[in-house]
Amino acid sequence: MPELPEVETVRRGLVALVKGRTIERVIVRYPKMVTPEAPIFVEKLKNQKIIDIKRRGKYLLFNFSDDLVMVSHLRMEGKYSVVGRQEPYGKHDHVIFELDNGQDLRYNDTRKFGRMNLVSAGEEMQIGGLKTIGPEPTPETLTLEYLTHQLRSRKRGMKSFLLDQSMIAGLGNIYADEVLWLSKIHPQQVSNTLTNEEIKLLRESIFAELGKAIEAKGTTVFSYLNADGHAGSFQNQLNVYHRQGLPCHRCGTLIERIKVAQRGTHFCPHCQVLR
DNA sequence: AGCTGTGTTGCCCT
DNA sequence: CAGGGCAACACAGC
Repeated sequence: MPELPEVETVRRGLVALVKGRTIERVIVRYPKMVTPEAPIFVEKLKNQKIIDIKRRGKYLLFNFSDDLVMVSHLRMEGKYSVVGRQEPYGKHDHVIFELDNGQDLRYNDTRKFGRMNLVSAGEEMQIGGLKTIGPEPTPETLTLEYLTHQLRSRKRGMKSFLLDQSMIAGLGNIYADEVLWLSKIHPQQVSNTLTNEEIKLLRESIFAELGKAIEAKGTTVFSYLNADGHAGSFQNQLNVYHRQGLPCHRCGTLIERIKVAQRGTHFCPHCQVLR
């Protein structure tokens, strides 16, 4: 379940491993995964050099020579890896980029939910969720004024608010729960009832949490692995996610798990009281 | 065999 | 229009 820290970790791995390489050939084994349709996707990428790899929210943006951009979203279980060309394909290797150094960049996705969209440079922000994506969660882009306005001008459960990529880019189920615990806000607290102090703390918690998670190279739960096949370590610093029944790190009360916005939601019933 | 989980879109309902 | 509920996508693991 790659969220911003995991996608950023993947991006950094890809920059180190494939930036500057040229794609000799692309093989699409699951055509539904790519846009435009596979034969065109394959033809356009032939002989393209990978100039840079950027990120916006949970989206990866591959910049190619010839003014092409590939927008890649890993959804739940998408993974990139770089391996020797002789390595047999895995069952869930769906797109293979053969590079000019004898290696393959392979996209593996058990659930086949990930998508790659190849467009002309300048058109990438028109794709799917990028059209409506909210600010990156950095102090410069996620201002206190913006956050206060968005929270106050609607009545939404806080978990649902934090998961909404058009409000803030990059948070997913794990970090939404963690950020709410750090801020001592109940997941179902309604957005327009937060105090100024709570909003400030929430904003600082978002920066602190994502910063620490990126530093730890992301969280490894279930199936997530980095681009180089190594696991992140932030799961060791989680305070609530997947800790139902275990004592709260602040007060010792047992962490509870409920369903909010159709998602498993973890919180401390003592620290995060619904008002 | 049926349920769950995970991100996102899109549709339905209030 | 706003916001929540839920199905769909696809699969492994229980």
